[in-house]
Amino acid sequence: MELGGSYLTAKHRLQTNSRSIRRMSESVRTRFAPSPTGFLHVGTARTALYSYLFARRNGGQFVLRIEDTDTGRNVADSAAGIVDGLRWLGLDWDEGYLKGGPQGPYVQTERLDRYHAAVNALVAHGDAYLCYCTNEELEQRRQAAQAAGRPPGYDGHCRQLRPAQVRAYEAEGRKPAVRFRLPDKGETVVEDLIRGTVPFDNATLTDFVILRANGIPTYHFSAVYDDVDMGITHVIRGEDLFPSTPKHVHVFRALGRPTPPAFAHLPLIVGADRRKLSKRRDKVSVQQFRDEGYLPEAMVNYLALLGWSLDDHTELFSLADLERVFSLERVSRNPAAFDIKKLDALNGHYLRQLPPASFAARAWPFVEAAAFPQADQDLLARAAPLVQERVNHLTEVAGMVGFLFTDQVELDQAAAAKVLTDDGRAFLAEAAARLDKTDPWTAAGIEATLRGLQTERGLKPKTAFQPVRLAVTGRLVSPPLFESMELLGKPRCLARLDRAASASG
RNA sequence: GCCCCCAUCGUCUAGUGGCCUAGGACACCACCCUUUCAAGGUGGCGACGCGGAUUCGAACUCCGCUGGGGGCACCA
Repeated sequence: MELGGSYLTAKHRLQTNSRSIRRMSESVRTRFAPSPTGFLHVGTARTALYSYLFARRNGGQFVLRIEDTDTGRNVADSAAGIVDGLRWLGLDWDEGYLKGGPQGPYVQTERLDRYHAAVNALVAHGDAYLCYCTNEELEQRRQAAQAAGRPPGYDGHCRQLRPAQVRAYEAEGRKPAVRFRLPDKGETVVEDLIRGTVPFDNATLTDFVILRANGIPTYHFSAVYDDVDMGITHVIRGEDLFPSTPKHVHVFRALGRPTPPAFAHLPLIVGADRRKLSKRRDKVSVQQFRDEGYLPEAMVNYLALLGWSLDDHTELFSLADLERVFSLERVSRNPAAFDIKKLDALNGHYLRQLPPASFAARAWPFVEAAAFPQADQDLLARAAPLVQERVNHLTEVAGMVGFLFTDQVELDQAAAAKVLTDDGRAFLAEAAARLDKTDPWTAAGIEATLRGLQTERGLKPKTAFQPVRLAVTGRLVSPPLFESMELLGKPRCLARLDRAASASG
């Protein structure tokens, strides 16, 4: 069978252009198809978010499929990390892994029979052929081609093997892989919702393996097969897959789907160095952000803005907001640098916006982890309004409220040297005496007492209050002083004032 | 080496021929508020990579250059 020539004539292109219009009436189905790496990568998470949002926005379904065909790299139960991250972000899927559905199973290594049947059919039709080349031979020829200035792709060595050669290879004990046959001439047009129409010269495309010698398909086959089988209408994925798309277009056609799904290739997320996010250089795990005190609300909002915008001024979006306004048309085409400062600002915003009780509940695990002797959830709840607007991460809370949960407060030495002068200690002693008579023990009462003393002594507020702050909290930077003292309680405050007042300078 | 994508403040972006002396956000700086630190408020710094072409008029269209990124596996 002759496969040369252009697959897409002008007439075909017209048809594909009208495709997007027809699709509007079909039910949208998107999928998120990660390989199980043990954790959810932020770039992958954004892809999941956009796929989820597009499905929701269009009243469609969102499918979760696990692509574990790289068996050497799979770690036991590593899909759990992906699921964990998705759930934390609030991205629920309609069918797929762990949920089942009509097109299951949704784990690729559990679908091997289907792939084998499909590959056999492709071979029978001449769309694919057995390849007996070994890795060594392939590598050798690749290098030779490179050296000679030719493209490094497959050279078509096994395209037309004679029966005698096949028998000889089999006699050697070689196990064949299966390669997909690509046309040598013409062009393949990729229609992309974000990048537009991009023609690829078929001469630059080379036959690729779809079924390994070990019987497991490669990504380029299983992903396409499953997208057909699962009725995926929109393939939303990272731009790194864009160069593979013309190959996929041919597989779609060979599998009986002449018009492939709509493609949307998202710009890559890069690090501060402008390069693809790297596990080594960058913080890339969504779970790591969670563990470092980021809110899923902030993460979702930030990821949504990394490569997409609604207009020239709206920046704050809840997941529910996004489900109503997201569109692929407004996705940017240039790579976006991950800016932790902006994430921090967003996180601070969402932290401040939380009802105090909810803030306390979310902060509690972090405070608990700090293992204070007198950690107290109720006290944390009362302190919440004081610390809420002062932190950008939940991890900062413990350091800020620690003085409430232990009586072993250590005074910052440098600060003590600066502030606990003779005058400072004298002020503390007198403050303790007057505070002893302050009743009721409220922030207002405490403030009245201390301001009275400060005015009497003719001191500047800062000069008077910083020693008190240090005595009570151990630091020069703390939540508001009077409110903190109210929360701490009179006996503990007085003990701390006395101790600092009598501390040897 | 070959193929593809991209190009507005440091960063994320708005902008689809005149509404642009280019808007917003983060960051940064200053001031205000203030018991510290924050938060908040006000103001400031700060960009259309370069060269051609089209046009009465280009950030916006076309070409070239430069720069950046991605891909070329029996990885995904």
